[in-house]
Amino acid sequence: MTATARKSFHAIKAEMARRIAERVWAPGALIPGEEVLSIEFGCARATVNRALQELARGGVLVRKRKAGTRVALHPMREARFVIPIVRQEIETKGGAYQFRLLSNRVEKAPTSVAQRMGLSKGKEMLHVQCVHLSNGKPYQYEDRWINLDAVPSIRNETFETISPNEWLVTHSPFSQAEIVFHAGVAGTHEAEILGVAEKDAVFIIERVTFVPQKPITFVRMIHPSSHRMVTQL
Amino acid sequence: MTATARKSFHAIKAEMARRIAERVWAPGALIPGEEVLSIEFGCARATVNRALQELARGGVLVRKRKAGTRVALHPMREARFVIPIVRQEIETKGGAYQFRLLSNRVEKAPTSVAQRMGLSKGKEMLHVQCVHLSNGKPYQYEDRWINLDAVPSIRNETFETISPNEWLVTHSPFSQAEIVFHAGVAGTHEAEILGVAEKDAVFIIERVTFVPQKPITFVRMIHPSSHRMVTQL
DNA sequence: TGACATAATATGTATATACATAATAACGTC
DNA sequence: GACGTTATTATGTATATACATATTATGTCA
Repeated sequence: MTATARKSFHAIKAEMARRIAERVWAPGALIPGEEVLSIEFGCARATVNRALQELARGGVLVRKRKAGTRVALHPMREARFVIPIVRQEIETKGGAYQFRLLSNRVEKAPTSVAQRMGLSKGKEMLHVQCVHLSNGKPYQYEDRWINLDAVPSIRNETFETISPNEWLVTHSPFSQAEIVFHAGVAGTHEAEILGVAEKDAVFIIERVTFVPQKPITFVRMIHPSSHRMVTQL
Repeated sequence: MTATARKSFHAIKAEMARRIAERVWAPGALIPGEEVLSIEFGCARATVNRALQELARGGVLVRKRKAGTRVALHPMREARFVIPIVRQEIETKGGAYQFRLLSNRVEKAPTSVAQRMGLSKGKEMLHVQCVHLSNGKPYQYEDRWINLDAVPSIRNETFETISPNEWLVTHSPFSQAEIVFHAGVAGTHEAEILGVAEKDAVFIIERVTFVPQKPITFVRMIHPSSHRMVTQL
């Protein structure tokens, strides 16, 4: 068919994706230029361009000026996942959200934390710990260090009605982040807070957020081993 | 300034991103229409449209016809990570790559696997197990089930020179995937293969890949707890 | 008042055209 | 033949225009 009643860039994109998937256009192969494709599909070059650009963004095509467009050699695909707000994450899953503040005070940052944030070792930072609950059961233990130079106004926040997570999301935007996922074992402290056995496996997410040149916060989020992080492509 | 020597959609996008970040346009607020913005920025509506669409794709704006464009209420940001080929992942980190095939035979799929792939319970599938090594040390234990209906030609592959991971990447494209990350504890079998203590924490990635309506493969990739998955935003 | 048709409107997309830019290919010089 | 300059070319972007589509707002009639 391709008897395009309406030739949209969506249809064109889909058709090209099909050709790539079915190896009509083999990995590494140079595909026809925009001009040629626009004639083939009976549409404007701009339309083909949009379809090609979107496919390139998705990583299945590699485009270079003058050199042309080719099918990505290593279809190393990209997946996306959202950086959620814990409360939303819990509520989306149908749980009733609560959080409990465990501690909130200014302390000298330990080396490991200061280093991760690119700050000097003994720096005074706000150290906040809390646990997020879903239906009364511990869901995530949040251990957070906040750079007071970046968000001085947080000093007066008691976190009685709002969690540090949400406070920062609504008061302090960030433009860069580094996120690390890994597995670990629960220490005595974490086990107690999360209500799991000591030495149980835990799922750990660590995140440092920045605005250019200025670290805002480092957070370590620890989930019981039952936690699943799911994403679709 | 905004004394746009050249008013590109990049510049406009950046300026709008700034306004959102600095709360000039507050979360949830309705921002001016494309027409108005195009006048303000002194460019065509199409240019504004492109900038707005990209921001909307990134999740910081929410657009609805007739209703207009508003700043996302919950700036739930998206991060991306690549779905790597193990060999590349290891080599990028500077390790010498090897893999060892542990088993390769047709078996009846257990319920848990069949279910995940949306196939009937006792189905015959190719079950391949192997371990990927970095500098001789176990890096990932790969336990994979392959739907022979989707890739019949894999039946004759011995996997002596190429790992199932790479074979599939180069021979069988997929268009959809579901990926799950979680932490677990090493059973006797896994502990032995990965060279870690039994009950140690492990980082597990499970992935099911599809082409529309047809599952291709289900793979469970198990890493020692020293593994870190890193991504930047 | 409520149901339903209709108008108004912001975004979504397609098109032709023009020019910008990056990278290769061709060319000429030494 | 090595090297730098120029021409060529495919993609990248901007623009004006036109029409499509989804959704809200409005108005009409029972």
